[in-house]
Amino acid sequence: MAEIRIAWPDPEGQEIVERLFAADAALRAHFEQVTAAVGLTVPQAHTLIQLQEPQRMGTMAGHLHCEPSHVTAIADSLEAGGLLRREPDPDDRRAKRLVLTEAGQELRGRLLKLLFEGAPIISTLDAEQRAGLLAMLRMAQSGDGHRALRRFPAARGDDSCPPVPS
Amino acid sequence: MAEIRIAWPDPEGQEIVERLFAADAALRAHFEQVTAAVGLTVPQAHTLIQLQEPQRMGTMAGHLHCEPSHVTAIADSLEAGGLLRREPDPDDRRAKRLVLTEAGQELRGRLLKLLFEGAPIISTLDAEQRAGLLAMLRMAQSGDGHRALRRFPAARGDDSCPPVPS
DNA sequence: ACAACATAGTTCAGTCGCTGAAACAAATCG
DNA sequence: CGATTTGTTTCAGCGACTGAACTATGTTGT
Repeated sequence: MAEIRIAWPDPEGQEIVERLFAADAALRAHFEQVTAAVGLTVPQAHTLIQLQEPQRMGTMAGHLHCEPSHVTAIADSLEAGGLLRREPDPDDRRAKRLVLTEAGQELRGRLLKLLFEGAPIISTLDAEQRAGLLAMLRMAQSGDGHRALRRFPAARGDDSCPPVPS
Repeated sequence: MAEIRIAWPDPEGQEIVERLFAADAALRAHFEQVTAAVGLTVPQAHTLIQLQEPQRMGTMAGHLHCEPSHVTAIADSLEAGGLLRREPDPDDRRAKRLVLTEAGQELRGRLLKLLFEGAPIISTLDAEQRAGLLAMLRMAQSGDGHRALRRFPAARGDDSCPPVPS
């Protein structure tokens, strides 16, 4: 994510946005680094992490905020790498559940360990600061958790204007 | 960004990471919404926002954390849309400066206004909460600002392992 | 002054993550 | 039982982005 450095009507709001973006960029970079270090791409790693317990592919698509067809592709690669297998869902013969193999569980554990060690933001705060940050984030997010994660909400009609060539 | 929901060694750290990712997802969704509403793609909008003052293209690549060749493409589209023009840099005849046109300035203003209105996290906090959140983020980020924004740092050698098929 | 090298931007081929439509199988509903 | 929905797969294609090759201009060392 690019830096946001602009003339803002509200300097404090501006700094919060900047720092939230920066915090995210740091988390993302850490995630990418760890992920690459164990030989996974970012979406592969996300999928692996979700698989503490077997998941149906559609459910996984929900967790990853992507289309089911994309889950098919990710699962293909992880299955080819021997990290998970597809097994039929006992309750619905159309559905398949993704299940970690031994190797998958082992790698998932290693991934989580690396992910937590040296995670930015968290590792630079002491216990009290972390508690404070957490309280703030809880307040800021109370009530809009699911709304916050929806992607590509429809544009507001009255603000629309013709697109620029891409 | 996908949800992070895992068995973590540290529940508090886990929640902080989750909430930071969620905060980012919300900011990103808001940015995408506003951006689409004015007819821009996300990278186009980032570029426009950076252009409060004329910028050399290489500098812009730095701000956007991408390769210079990508700035060329973005600038092409914005120039075709009449939002900016390339002018020669007075100090270096190899370089070009990106300068907003009248239309570009107008749209940039509209973008900033929409971006700030209804921005998640910020708009749900009162003044005191915002100050508190800001203080926490400042603490968390003191000293690692530039490190945090580096992309794709080299993988640590001793943690590496063979990649999974992509 | 001039060769050698560094730097700014462009062009182009190609990768990656992801979407959307079509197709098939299995479940559910009238 | 037929009609419709749902879970997954396949495939074509898009947008963001990289990396290498190229041109043109600046810089440096002898």
